[in-house]
Amino acid sequence: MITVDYKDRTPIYMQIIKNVEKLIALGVLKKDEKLPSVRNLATELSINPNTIQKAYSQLEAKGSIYIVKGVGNFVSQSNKEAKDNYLDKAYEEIEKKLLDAINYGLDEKTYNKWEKKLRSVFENDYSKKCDKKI
Amino acid sequence: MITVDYKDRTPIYMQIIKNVEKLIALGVLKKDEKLPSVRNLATELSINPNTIQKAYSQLEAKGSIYIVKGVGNFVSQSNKEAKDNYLDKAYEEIEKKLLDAINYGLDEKTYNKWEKKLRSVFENDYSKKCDKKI
Amino acid sequence: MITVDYKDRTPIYMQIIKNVEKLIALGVLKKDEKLPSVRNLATELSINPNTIQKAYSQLEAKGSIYIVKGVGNFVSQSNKEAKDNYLDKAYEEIEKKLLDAINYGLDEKTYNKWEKKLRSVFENDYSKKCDKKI
Amino acid sequence: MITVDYKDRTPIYMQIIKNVEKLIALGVLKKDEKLPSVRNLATELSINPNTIQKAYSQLEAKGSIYIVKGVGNFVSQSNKEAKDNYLDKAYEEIEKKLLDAINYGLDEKTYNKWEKKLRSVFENDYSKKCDKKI
DNA sequence: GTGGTCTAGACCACG
DNA sequence: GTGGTCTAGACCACG
Repeated sequence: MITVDYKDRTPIYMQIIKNVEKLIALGVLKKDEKLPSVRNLATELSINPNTIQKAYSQLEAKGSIYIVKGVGNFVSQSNKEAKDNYLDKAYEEIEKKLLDAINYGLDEKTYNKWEKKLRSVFENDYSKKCDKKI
Repeated sequence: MITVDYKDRTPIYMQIIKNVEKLIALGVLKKDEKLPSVRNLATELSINPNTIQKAYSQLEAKGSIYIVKGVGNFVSQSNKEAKDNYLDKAYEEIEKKLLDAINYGLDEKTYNKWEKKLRSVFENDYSKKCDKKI
Repeated sequence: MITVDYKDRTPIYMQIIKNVEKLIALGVLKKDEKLPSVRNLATELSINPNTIQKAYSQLEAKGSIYIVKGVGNFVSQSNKEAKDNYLDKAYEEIEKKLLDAINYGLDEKTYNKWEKKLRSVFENDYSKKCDKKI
Repeated sequence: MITVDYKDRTPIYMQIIKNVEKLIALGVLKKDEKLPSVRNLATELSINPNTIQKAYSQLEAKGSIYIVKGVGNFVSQSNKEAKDNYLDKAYEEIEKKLLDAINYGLDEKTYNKWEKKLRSVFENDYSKKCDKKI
């Protein structure tokens, strides 16, 4: 379930953080469910335990998981909390990009085009998702 | 005109690249205009000349400027090219974020809200910009 | 009566020690009263018996309980002893925090404010306690 | 200036964190002043660089310092901010201890005694501090 | 078995 | 030279 991509330039511990957050948001990992242990995940991914440790302790600092020493690591957010959290952050980033683009001279005509394109991208991709579920 | 923010985590050479690209897109730096020399900019910003060198050579690789050895560094893009370039990239990033959000479970109702919010953000910010010009 | 909180970072055996000491200080557990057996408490709390064993043997080392092998664990302190003991320790900790704060630059004006705030906190909370008893 | 005590059971990285925070609160380290580099401090204290790294990155997460990659670590809080921060935290801890003591049966007579004792402790220790400064 | 801390040492990007 | 990431491997407390 948790994977790392060595070709990706983002640090391994960061990839693991994002991966776990995604699994929680998608409901694959549920509240109070146990995550793989530091050692198990380390051997499974052929990664040093310290790297997993770093990822897990940062996830704890962010409030996504809670750690019980000597017992294990557990999901602390509900699926919904994690999802809302992620989507809020995503929206903020998009808004920031938009403001930046306005600064660079984005005009009304171009913005209208963007809006249309994004709408059609959403509808295409979203309907595909829904089809899968049905 | 060109500034760097040490507290920003993005590398200084990257900040300079973005800064120059922005100045070109905004028309502050025009086609074939001379950029400050590596040495001058380095002393002006109290930065290692190697860092400026790195920024300029990557700008050349990207096609934003051309370097004439022993003479200087010059803008190679027109205002319009640079702007279109930037806006295309910005759109791509927004679309990528959107697709990512759909993956995380963005639903239609939320997307409609986003569209509205972005529209109002655009209109507010855009009108401010226009007022300034008049 | 005795409970443990897994999300609390303090070790479970320590939580049990504090819990027992509190019950003695409050007079819920009286002198020479029998404590739950290691096995019973372990199954009741779904905890490893070794953990309970550790807590009990440390309570014995502190003089709070006495252990009669093959018979059971018994409270050795009177309510008053345990209470005085606890309060002395609490005072020591507060004094230590105060000295530390002075080291960090606590001035007279701020200390006066603290004294007042603590007094009002005490009076509020204390009167609530008394009301309950009546 | 920064020291570690091996006999102390608190982790080394934590000791360093507290130490740095204290030096900032006391005004020994001023805003935007450079801290010793990871490597220098490591060799000076005969400690592994990773341990210093951990301390520094947690100090950054707390907002006490800011890190400029490839340049160094710098104080981000003013003396006053750090001091107020510390004193607020100290007061909270004292109040918590007090509420706890009330729960354990602290009565009015004993609290009056505590207040007096703390007052005299403060006055003794505080005047010593002031004498030193004069 | 589980997480937490630490050492020794390497390589990287940035300046 | 500076911080950031990572490996290999050790020892600890807790359960």
